[in-house]
Amino acid sequence: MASIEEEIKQEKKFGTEYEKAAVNIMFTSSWLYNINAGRMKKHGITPEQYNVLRILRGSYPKPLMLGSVTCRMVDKSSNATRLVEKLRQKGYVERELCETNRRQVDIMITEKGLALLTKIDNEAEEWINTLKGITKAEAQELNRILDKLRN
Amino acid sequence: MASIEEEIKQEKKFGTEYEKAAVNIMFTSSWLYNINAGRMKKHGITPEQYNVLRILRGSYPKPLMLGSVTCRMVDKSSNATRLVEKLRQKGYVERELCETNRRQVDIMITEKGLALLTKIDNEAEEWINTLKGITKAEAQELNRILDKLRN
DNA sequence: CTACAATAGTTGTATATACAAATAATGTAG
DNA sequence: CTACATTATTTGTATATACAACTATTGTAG
Repeated sequence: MASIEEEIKQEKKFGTEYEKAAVNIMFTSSWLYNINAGRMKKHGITPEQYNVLRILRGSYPKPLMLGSVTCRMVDKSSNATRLVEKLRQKGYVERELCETNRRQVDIMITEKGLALLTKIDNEAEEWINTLKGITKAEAQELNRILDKLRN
Repeated sequence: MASIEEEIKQEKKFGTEYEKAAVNIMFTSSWLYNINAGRMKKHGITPEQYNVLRILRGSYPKPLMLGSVTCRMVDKSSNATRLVEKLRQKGYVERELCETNRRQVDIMITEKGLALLTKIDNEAEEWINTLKGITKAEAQELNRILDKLRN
């Protein structure tokens, strides 16, 4: 029986499922972030700083300018200047003014930074296991749907 | 369609589908958050403050103690004391020391707060459309997989 | 060449998160 | 009743986000 009341009710239910998904993504993100933060904390860095180090390892031994670091970050509006400064103080990255274009600053991960990443990666087993509550096929489906959601 | 690899300009492939999913969830969460923040900003509040107002509307006209607000929040470690204080200064909530238990503080949304939520809800069409890049079935599947991931 | 726009990065301010310590009121064991 | 634990909230400090304003350098139109 497809009464208009049911149609509207169903329409409302559609909306609910979508809003539920939005909240679910943000809630799960916060959950993942906190697990990750715990992993990093032992080593005195934050997930944001870890993200920057991963980006720099990706281009190693070529340095990256600050702007390139920013546009590769998960949270783009984060302030790369200050994150990089924190990492520099700990000796994990080096900053160098670019000679051909004095506006830009080249950033490169140090040996110490690479060693830290290796250490964290070697401890990643528990983290991977956390994610294995779903099957590989489900992970793929999840990636497909999230990519589609963002258009 | 911008895949997660393209969004963060990742040169090297993700280690596993699982790690890709974790980054994808966090990236999509940040994307959703920013859209939401734009919606709220016109009204001078943040998504976190909006979340608190929604929680308080849920129990209206019964007040909630601060601890109950905290445990209903998406980000539990956020500081309800300070968020509520911001909302109080804008006249959207009222604080009252509980007479039977002087340790606890009862919070209630005001008429002005309820009016603000109504206004924001009436503008939600664009937000809902943003989410409708996926089908209802995909939204359901997304919710199922995310719930399973968190066990 | 000069004026102006564009680019690259830095800094300031408000907000929020993460976590620990402090305060204050209440409950409870001896 | 006193000492101590528990509960409820507040406060302090470090980090990060959001966004705008600012400095400095480079590119370019006239």
